[in-house]
Amino acid sequence: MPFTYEYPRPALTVDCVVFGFDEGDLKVLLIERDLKPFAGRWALPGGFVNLDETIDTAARRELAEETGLTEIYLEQLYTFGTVDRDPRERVVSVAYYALVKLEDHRPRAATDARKAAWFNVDDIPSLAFDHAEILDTALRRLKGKVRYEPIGFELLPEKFPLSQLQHLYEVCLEEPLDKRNFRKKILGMGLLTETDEVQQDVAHRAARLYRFDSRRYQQLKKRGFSFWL
Amino acid sequence: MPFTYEYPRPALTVDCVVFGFDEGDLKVLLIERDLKPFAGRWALPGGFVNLDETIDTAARRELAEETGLTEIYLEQLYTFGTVDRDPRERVVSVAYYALVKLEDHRPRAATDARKAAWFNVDDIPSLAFDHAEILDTALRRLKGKVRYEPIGFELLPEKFPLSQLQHLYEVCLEEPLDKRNFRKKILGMGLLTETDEVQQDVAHRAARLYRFDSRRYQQLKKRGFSFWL
DNA sequence: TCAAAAGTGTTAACCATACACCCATGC
DNA sequence: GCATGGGTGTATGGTTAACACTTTTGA
Repeated sequence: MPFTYEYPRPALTVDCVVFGFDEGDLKVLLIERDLKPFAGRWALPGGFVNLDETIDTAARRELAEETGLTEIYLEQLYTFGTVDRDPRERVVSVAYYALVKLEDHRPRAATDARKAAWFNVDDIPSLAFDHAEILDTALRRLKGKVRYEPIGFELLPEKFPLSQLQHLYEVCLEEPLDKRNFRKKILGMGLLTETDEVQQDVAHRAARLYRFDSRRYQQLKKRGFSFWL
Repeated sequence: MPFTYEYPRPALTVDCVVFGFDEGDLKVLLIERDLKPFAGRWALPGGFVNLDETIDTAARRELAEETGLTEIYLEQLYTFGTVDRDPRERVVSVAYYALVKLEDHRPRAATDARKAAWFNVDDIPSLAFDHAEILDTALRRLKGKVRYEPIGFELLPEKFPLSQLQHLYEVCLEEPLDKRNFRKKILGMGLLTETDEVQQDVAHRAARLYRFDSRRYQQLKKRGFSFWL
């Protein structure tokens, strides 16, 4: 069932950089390739774009197929199109990055048909294709964007202690933050609502859990508020 | 000379949003289509990506071919891939935005083979395809990015008075700026070098001209400086 | 001499930073 | 009772925002 065109066309794929946050470490979900080029190497989940789906849809579909992840934060990152990024033929890839609440998705990764695993972002194996460059671009984007958009919450569970949020920001901003100043600033924005729950099973005083109020963020944004950390 | 593939492939194009700044107005360069879909409508310059060129190269080539512009600031914007953005068939387009010093390129536009013209960004005609959406995305990106990267200078001539720079920022930030505070801040960064020239042919006191020192910016950036306005 | 824009400093409010101790809990 | 992190306030310095008049030049 061949398809013929008057001019040659590059193949079009999507690749996804899936970030998670766990115990103070930023992690990325990788998949071990079983097919020909770079077989056995780790790679970003991804695949070909079908003609009857948008590229966003293709990214979500591939993620669901290869990692079981659905209903997650997903955003287009950049399109990679150097001539020989794929040794077989010309392939242009639209890269996405995704943020997942690791708590909800921990077991899935290792037990799937395709071998998938979480890697700490500063301990990444050699990757297939130009995926190291894609990952690098995604990391820079994430680290830049957490400052001015409240996307960090996508990496935390529904309810979280402030210290966890602070750790996340310390990793992203690559600098230690003062506990009191951090609390003042983040609580002062009025985007977090206190729950009546506290941490469970910790060997010290349990911290109060908070929830991000995205309704409220939308309201404030309309009124000219801008998130900044 | 047909090309055949096992699976169907979308066509891949680039489209460019070219910004210029003139007499206090932000402008965009558009081209009148002569070919079939949307013939006679205004559109962004762009075209198909060849197999032997990167997408960046394709964008520069199309710009040169259709508008004569070369050696300009060009950056990838976003990739647009909804299923029926082109009525003929599936076409995915990687959009770029470009910043040009309008002074240098004024005459070219109207005299070329293809009809090209500069339009004020808030007086844009009905555009072909989804080019209105692309333009909108580019505008948001530009307005966001001028705050934290010194790209505004790409829109001004080599030597410019501070008032012109201020007008540019007023348009991009969509708010009036205080003249004294603006000068203090921008001069305080140490990125502008005073020339010994002044405006010519103005019907009032001529303003001193400044030049952006991008060498110095690169140095400062390495030392942790970050541009902010 | 008038019009039009250039150029120039000070003050007050606000915001960001630095900093240290007591508290609650589980072991 | 001790180790571990949770939780809290103040003082200071720096940054930003508001604000008006004089100067230069060409018409």
